[in-house]
Amino acid sequence: MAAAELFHAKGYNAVGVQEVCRAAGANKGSFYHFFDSKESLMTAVVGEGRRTPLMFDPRVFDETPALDVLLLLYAGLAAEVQAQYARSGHVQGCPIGSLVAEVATQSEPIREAASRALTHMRHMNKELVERAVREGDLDANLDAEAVAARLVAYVQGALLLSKTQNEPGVLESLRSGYLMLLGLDPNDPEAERSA
Amino acid sequence: MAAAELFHAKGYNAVGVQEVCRAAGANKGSFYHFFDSKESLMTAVVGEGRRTPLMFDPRVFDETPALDVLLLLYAGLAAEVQAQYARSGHVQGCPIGSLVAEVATQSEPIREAASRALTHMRHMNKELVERAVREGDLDANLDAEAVAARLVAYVQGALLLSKTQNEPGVLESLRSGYLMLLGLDPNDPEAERSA
DNA sequence: TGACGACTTGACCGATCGGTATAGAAAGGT
DNA sequence: ACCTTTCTATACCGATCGGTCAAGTCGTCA
Repeated sequence: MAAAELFHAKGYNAVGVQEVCRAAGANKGSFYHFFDSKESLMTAVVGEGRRTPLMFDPRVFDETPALDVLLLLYAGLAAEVQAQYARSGHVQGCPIGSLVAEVATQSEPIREAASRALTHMRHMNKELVERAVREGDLDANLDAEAVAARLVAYVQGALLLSKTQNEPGVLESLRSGYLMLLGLDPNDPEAERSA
Repeated sequence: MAAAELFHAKGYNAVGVQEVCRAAGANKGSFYHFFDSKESLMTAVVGEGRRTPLMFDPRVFDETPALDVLLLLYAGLAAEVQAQYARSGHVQGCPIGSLVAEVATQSEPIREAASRALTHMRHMNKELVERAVREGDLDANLDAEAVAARLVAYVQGALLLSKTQNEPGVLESLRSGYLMLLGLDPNDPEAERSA
């Protein structure tokens, strides 16, 4: 949906229903035939987004060592930020993070949808951490649930900082913290498998 | 200024100049005598905020071991989130983080003001880390600059997660990650000095 | 006293907001 | 052929948006 990009680029309140319709080549009347309100569109967009969080072929996802997947996910985000910046001149950050920061206190349905999306991310991270432990790449007495939550927080914060400074390189310079939260030594070659 | 609380509670685009004026007991005409635009008000508010980031008496700030200050800062944020929630039923997150997520791509002046504020936080953290190293409480071969940046990112992320789930307890459950980024073992009694 | 600048007031501007109403165009079933 | 249902098109609603304006109040200094 074209709406997703608009909301991501400009924010929820800064984009009007009219503008969304024009971008989608439709009319306002049609829009309100399919959606109850602007809010329900936004909720749908946030829910839909769960399709594209993994930027990989699911097959390589399963065949690749879990620690590598975790590192690739971070690298993929860093690359995505670079792409945003190259395309628009602005680091736009995480679509979910940015939107929830804006509307969490304003719309419960949207907040809940965003919360579910981030919980989904946490679960995915948790499974990856557990698998990485099983594969012997991470310390065995890590609390996978806690690590996963820390990673999500850290990544969201890194994206927000990058957006704040409008400098796409921030994620690279914060990568070492991501490794620390995984219980790895940032100066250790073990972490260099996909730098 | 009353405007700060309104913007923090509802966001930039969701609050009109009218509403700000009414809350401040003024008229719109008067407002535009003091500010060029809504944007310049917001920029001023963000700049002003630098006065209240340290929630302590500056004297105890200097007399307390730096590591304790770092831990107290985190605890203070956690308490602030609890207070927000108790007051309004919503976790509102960081005023700067929330606003910059909303308007970074929409207003350069506001984005720059927010960026300066977060840079200020980073500098403060850096000095605290350096002092804590000097006081022997942190590992001596930490890169203070890098640690400071990681802490800011992590804290912003933790605040955003708490806001997303609208659960004030999230900061407490993420405290261990803050310790890890300081190079401490979360299960070590050393960290319990101000738990 | 009179004049001047600082500040307040409330009406007003065009534009846009989210949302609705209504009439008509396709599309499909029978 | 006919009717119903789905979808489109556009004009329109009251409200509010950010911002302006002319008129007026007020304290200050000469």
